[in-house]
Formats: sequence, C-alpha cells, structure tokens
Amino acid sequence: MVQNSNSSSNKPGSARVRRKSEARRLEILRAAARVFRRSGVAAAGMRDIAEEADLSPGNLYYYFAGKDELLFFCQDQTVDRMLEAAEAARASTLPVADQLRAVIRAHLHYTLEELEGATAHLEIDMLAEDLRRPLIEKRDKYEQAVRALIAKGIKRGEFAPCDTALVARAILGALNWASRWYRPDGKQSVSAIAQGLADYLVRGLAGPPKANPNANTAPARAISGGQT
Amino acid sequence: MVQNSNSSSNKPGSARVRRKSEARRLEILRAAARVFRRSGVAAAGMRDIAEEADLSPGNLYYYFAGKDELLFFCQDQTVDRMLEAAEAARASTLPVADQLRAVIRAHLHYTLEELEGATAHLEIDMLAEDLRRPLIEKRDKYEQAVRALIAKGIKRGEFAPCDTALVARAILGALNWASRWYRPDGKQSVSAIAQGLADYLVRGLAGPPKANPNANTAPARAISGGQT
Amino acid sequence: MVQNSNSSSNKPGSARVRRKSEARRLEILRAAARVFRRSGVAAAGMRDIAEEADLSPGNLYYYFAGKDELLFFCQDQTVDRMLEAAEAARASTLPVADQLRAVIRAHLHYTLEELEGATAHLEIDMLAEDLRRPLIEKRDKYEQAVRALIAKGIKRGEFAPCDTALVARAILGALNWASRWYRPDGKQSVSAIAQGLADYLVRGLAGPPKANPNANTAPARAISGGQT
Amino acid sequence: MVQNSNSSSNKPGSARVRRKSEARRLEILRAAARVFRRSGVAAAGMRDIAEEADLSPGNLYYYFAGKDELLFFCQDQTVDRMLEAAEAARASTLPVADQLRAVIRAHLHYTLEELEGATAHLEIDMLAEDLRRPLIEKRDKYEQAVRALIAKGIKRGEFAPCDTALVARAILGALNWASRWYRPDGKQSVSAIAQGLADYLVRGLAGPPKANPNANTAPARAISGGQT
DNA sequence: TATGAATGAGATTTCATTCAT
DNA sequence: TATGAATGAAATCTCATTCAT
Repeated sequence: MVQNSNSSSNKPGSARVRRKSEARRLEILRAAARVFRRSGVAAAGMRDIAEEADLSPGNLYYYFAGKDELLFFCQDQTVDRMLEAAEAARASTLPVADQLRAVIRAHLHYTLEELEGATAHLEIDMLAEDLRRPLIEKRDKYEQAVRALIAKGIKRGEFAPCDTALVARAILGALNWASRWYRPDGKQSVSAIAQGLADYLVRGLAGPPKANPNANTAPARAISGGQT
Repeated sequence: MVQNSNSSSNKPGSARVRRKSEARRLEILRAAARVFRRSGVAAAGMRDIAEEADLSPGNLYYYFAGKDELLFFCQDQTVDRMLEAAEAARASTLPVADQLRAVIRAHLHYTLEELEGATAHLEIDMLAEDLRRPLIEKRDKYEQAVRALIAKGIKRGEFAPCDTALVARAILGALNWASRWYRPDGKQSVSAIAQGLADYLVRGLAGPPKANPNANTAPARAISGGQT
Repeated sequence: MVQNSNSSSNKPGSARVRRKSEARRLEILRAAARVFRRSGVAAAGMRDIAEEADLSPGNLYYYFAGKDELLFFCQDQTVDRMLEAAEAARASTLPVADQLRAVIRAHLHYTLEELEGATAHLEIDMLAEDLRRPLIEKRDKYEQAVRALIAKGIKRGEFAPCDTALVARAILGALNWASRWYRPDGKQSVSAIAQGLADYLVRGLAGPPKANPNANTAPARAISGGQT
Repeated sequence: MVQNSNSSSNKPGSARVRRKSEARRLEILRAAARVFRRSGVAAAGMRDIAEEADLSPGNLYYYFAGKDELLFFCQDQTVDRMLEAAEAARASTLPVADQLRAVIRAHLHYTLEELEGATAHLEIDMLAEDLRRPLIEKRDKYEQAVRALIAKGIKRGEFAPCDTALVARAILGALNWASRWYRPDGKQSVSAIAQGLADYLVRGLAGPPKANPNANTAPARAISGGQT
C-alpha cells in the first residue's frame, strides 16, 4: 500500500546529486571567470565560456539562466570576498598600514587567482538593473571601506592627510588594472606582485605629515556613480 | 568663390574638398571618442557614433573604413600625444619628480578631456592584428618611457629603489582607471584630479632611501603582452 | 504478493505492470491536457507537462514518443467522445432540438471539464501529417454529424431552413471558443454554461418557418480544409 | 557660408521618404497578418513573416522592434476598427437587431479580409505585459459594447431576455472561429458568410419574449479575465 | 522505470557593413 | 557625398529529444 512513494529520493535534488551538480556549477563559474578575465566581459561569448567549460552552449543554460547570471555570480562572489577582507582588516589591531596592505593583498588574490568566480571585476554596465544595483551597492561599500581605512590612518597620524576619495580610487585602479597585464605564466607570483604593489601604494600615504592645502578628510560619502 | 574652379572641383582630390573632408573626419573622430568613452568600445555601435556625429550610418563609411579604423585612430592619436609628453618630460631639466608629475597630468588630460580621439583608452583587443600590433608597440614604448623616468629618479637618488616595472604599471593603472569613475559634470576638474593623483603617486616613489631587497632596477625590457 | 511471480515479472510484458503503466499513461494524459488548456498547445513545453505529471522530462519519453503523440492522444480521445455523443443523439427519439442540445452539452463537458485528454481542442496544425490526417477526418465526421442533425431538424419542420454548413460552424465556434474564456474557478458551472449556450444556439434554429431564399440544405459534404 | 545645411532634407525622414517607408510598414503588417492568420500566432516565425513580406529576417527589425510589436500593431488596428463599428452601431437609429447585424458584419470583414493588420485576433497571451494590457482593455471594451447592444434590445422588447454575457461570448466565439475555417479561395464571399452568420446569430435573440428563469440582464460588468 | 545531464537544431535579435540611388 | 534600405553573420537563448546510469 505504499503508493505515494514520496520518499525524498526521486525529486530532482537528492543530496548526492545536488552536490555533484553544485560542483559542476562551480567549475563553470571558474571557466567563465577565466574567459571574462582573458577576453573582457563584453567580448566573452557564451560559446567561449561553454567551450572553456567543456560543454555545449545550450547546456550552459541548464546551470545558469544566462550570461547575466553568470557574470553576476562571478562579480558577487568576488566583491563578497573583498568585503570580508576589508572587514577583517578593519577589525584587526595592527597598524593601519598593515591593515591596508592586507586588503591590497586580498584584492589581488581574489582578482587574479584561479578561484571560482574571480573576475577582473566591476564590468557591470551590461547587467540588467535588477542585478546591477546590488553589485553597485556592494562595490560602493567596499570603496567606502578602503576610504575609511585611509581616513583612520590619517586620524591616527600614521598617514599624511590627503583626499581620501581620490587616493582610494587610485589604489583600486592600480589593483584592478593588474588583471589586464597579469599573466598566470609570468615571472612574478601573485604574492610577489601583491607585496610590491602594497609597498608602493602604502608608501605614498605615509611619511612625515606634510601640510596639504587640498587635503579632504571629510567623512566618506557614497558616490554611487563611482566605479571602484 | 572662384578658387580652384577647374572642371571637377569637388572630386575628392581638390584642395578645398580635402580640407573640408579632413575637418569632417576630425569631427567624427571626436564624436566616436565620446561614444567610446561613454559606453565602452564593445557596447558602442556604429549607429550610435553616426548619430553622435550627425550623419547617417552609411555615410560613416565614406570617411572611415569601419569601426576598427575609427578605434585605431582614436587610440593612435592618444598614445602619440602621450609619447610626446613623455619625451618632453625626459628632455626637461626639472627634478625627475616634476617630470613624472607632468607625464601624469598629460595622461589624464588626454584621457579624460574632450579631445578628438581621446578614448578611455586601450580597449584594443577587438582590433585586427594589423591594427593592433602598432598600437601595442607604441603603448609598450610609452610604458617603457615611464619606467625609464622612474629608473632615472632612482639613479639620481631622488626616488627610493623599487621594481620599476611593477610601479610603472601601478601608476598607469591608477591613471587609466580614472576614466571609469570620472564624470565630466562631477565636482573636481580634471586639473584638480591630476594634481591629486600626481601628488599621491609620486610621493610613493620618493621618501628616505630605504634598502629594499626585492628591488628590481634591471634595465627595462618591453613585455609585449602587458597592457598599459 | 504471489501473483504472476514468474522469473521476470517487472518486464514491460507482465499483466500487472502493463496495468500500472496504463494508469500512469492516463495520469500523464490528464496532466498534459491541463497544461495544453492552460497555456495553449504551442506554449506548452514538455518540461511543463513533466512537472505537472510529477516526473522527470526524460521519463515522459518512456510513456509517450513525444509531444506530438501526447497531443494526438488528447485530441483523439476528445473527438472520439464527441462522435459517440453525436451518434447517441442521432439514435435518440427525442425532438431534434433536444438531440442538438445534448450534443452541445457533451461538447462543452468534454472540452472544459477535467477529463483525461480533454484539450482546448483542435490545435492540430503542429502535428506531423501522419497524425494530423486521422484527426482531421474524425473532426470532419463530427462536423458532418452536427450538420446532419440540423438538416434533420429542418426536414422534420422543427427548424427553419438555413445554410447548415455555416450554422454548424457557428455553433461549433461558439462552443470551442468557450475554452478561451472559461475559468474553472468562475461563477458559472460548466452545466450552467452548457445550458445557456444550448438554449441560445438552438433557439436560433427554430422559430416560425420563414422562407429563406439563400438557404442551403443540400446534403452535407465534407470540407476537409474546415476546422470544427 | 551655408554651413549648417539643416534644410530638413537630410534628416532620416523627409516627407517623401517617410511616406515610402510607411507604405513598406503597411505591406509588412499585411504580410504578418497573413502569416498569423495562416499559421496561428504562436507558430508564426519571423522567418516566415520576412519571407512573406519578401525581405531578409534581419531587415524586419528595421521596420519593427520585434515580433511583439508586429503582433501588437495587427491586433490594435483590428480592435480599433471593431470598436468604431460598435460605436457607429450604438449611435444608429435602426432596430437593435440591425445594429447588431452591422457589428457582426464589420467583425468578420475586419477579421477575414486582406486588410493590413487584420489578424484572427486576440491571441494576446504571448505579448509582454506592457503591450498586452492596453489590448485587453480594448478587447473588454468591445465585448462590453456587444453586451450592451444585446441588453438594449432586451430592454426595448426586441430581444428575449437572456444571459447577455454568455450570449455575447457565444456570438464572438462564432465570429472569431470563422478565421479558422475561412479560406479566401472558398465558395462563399466574406459578405455572404457575414450575412448568414448575422441572420442565425440574431435570430437566436429575437422571438416572442418567453420567460426564462435563468435570465441575467443585470448591467454589463467588465470581466477582465474574459476573452472575446 | 526513472533521473540528471547533455545535445543540436532553430528561434529571435543585433549589428557592422554594403548597396542603389 | 549622403541617404534609407538591405544583408548576412553571429550572438543569446529555447526546447524537444536523447543518453548514460
């Protein structure tokens, strides 16, 4: 009389199966991120991604709703990781310079390394409003965190006064641009690059506090049009 | 009115026509650059450019062979100007820090300002090999010039030793990224931005000459895969 | 438990299995009909049908050869029932008006009610020739039966003379269109609707026998291009 | 010195050109309507429409934004014409039976004849919300107009009491279904068909006022889910 | 029997480019 | 020189169907 065999094993998502499927999704995200990094988001075609992930173009849509969703997940994961790193830095008790160095290292790690979803981030313009908005918010939050870090360093006297908004953007630009020239088979490891950039970018903040008439240390305000 | 009134004075060869034609080409280049900057190269359509230049899509092809050529001229002009600026700096007798500041200011000026051909530059990947190669060469030459400037500063004792390749790329990244967040109707003028970025980016080079074991001051070599 | 316990009792040939399988087929047909009715044949996807029938898309193909076959069985059952109803009416001894009312009621019942296979019927165009032809034949036969009923009423003097082909199509159109506006959760029951439509549609046939010069009471001929 | 040659003749729409383009749009609408009628809206492909209109698929998009827009214009024109006919009938001083006959004739004329945009109308479900809503409103308005006509006939004693909503739907169903069986090369002209249907459908309303317990002559209310 | 995954054909749509005038 | 119109290739996406297990 066991007619209704709803014994939880014939629904499309038993535990083992869902795990396998989830693994495939991550593989695909990694592949997509590789293609995005390699060709740029706009030039990356679904065909390219499918080929990189070793499946047919149509089959991509079994796992993701479309290019938008693929790009969104890539970006979202990356920004989430960066936000975590920024928060961890903020909570630490090290000198602010070290906090900032940690954020820089994390940024490059997440941007350049072969993690699932890691994209030369923030090519967001092609996304539909629904998906773009939350990413922009997170991105702005991250930029604010970097600005706050710089402001904290100034307040503590570790850094010289400066236009925190401008400098934060300079730092983020230097970091984001790295994905344009970095080659995985190059001479320098990501760690070495991170070390070098952190040294240079932090050194520009420190030094003997010298009066700067243009300095703007006002509390950071979100500038939504900005691009990290 | 009676100038050059030969039989066929409006064939593409006559002097006046050539002059008018050349002027129209520049207008179109300016329009194209605006669209490239506004939407990104990949998202910019020939229709958009035609509309911005106030002519029909078909007519664009009378002046330019295609999108590639338009993009090429935009980029080429920009890089030429930057190379000039770099050369002028090199030839100057000012302190190296000032030379570098001048290059930075010129870079932002040519990148952000409303000049014909100025594009949020270096979206070169979509170009065919023929057109891409010379641009890459010029771009590398420019990057080398910046590295050489830094190396000169180090040799003269003005700058602390550092990995010149890495730092040059950091600087260029910070500058190029500016076209992503700069808004013509924003609060800061291009000059103010240039001033602020130059201050920060040069300050990271100077400072008390401190021994840096990782420093790499080997003579600059072109790395063709790199992207300025 | 020990019924038919031969060696291989779950091979598709055993009696019990065949019975179970047949039941499953009917469930699926009902589900398919629901989806066809709800979304229209063209918009109904195999995935939708599978979900409605609570099995996987792939498994549908164990029971049916494809969408064509599903649609064919739905339509075929419905038309068969209607033909039966038309035959039963013809064989009855009631007044022709009542015979026609019975056919109308049956038509709506089979079209709107939750019977297996009942589809907002006659979206046949997408079927392959092999399957379409027999359906068209049955459909034409049904249309002929309705025309014959009207003609009988005229011959007996119950109905006024009229163009039987045209009127039959008007009646069938009014009935078939009902599946477009009928909502199962609406105010009127199918029976009430059937009653109301039967009243109206039959009343248009009866009335004082008035001479109609355009009347066409020629023996009904099948018009194969017609759609009931 | 006539530099700014904005003499209104080089903009994409000079009078002559716009007229030519507009003519092409109408041709395409007619072609689309033919295909919609022939194959049903869902089965009609842009390829089919393009072929019928004798241009390449891509070129369709020079004239219309997509399938939705094509369908919308077809439907919209048709419903507009029908609404006009209904209004004209309402305003007339003829007997209500004649008013209704005029509406019926117009309906068939606009549905079956080779007018630009005339579609076997009201396959609206595939349209996006933006375009669907206004059509549904117009459609409901038309249905209300027919119901009002019937109610007026009842009030004046011309028609027997009946469920106006149900009867209006029966009439519209009979009319709409005609596009399924009508063949332009058939024996009967559209006028003849219209005459025959009008006769039958109106005759069912008239007759000696006979008490009908189910009668519903309440003022017509819009039933938005309904489908004319 | 049943499933998740895969596929290939085809649909709509976009767009740089060309053509006739 | 300039235009509206046309085209063909490619992009994204859908979906009935099949396959391995």
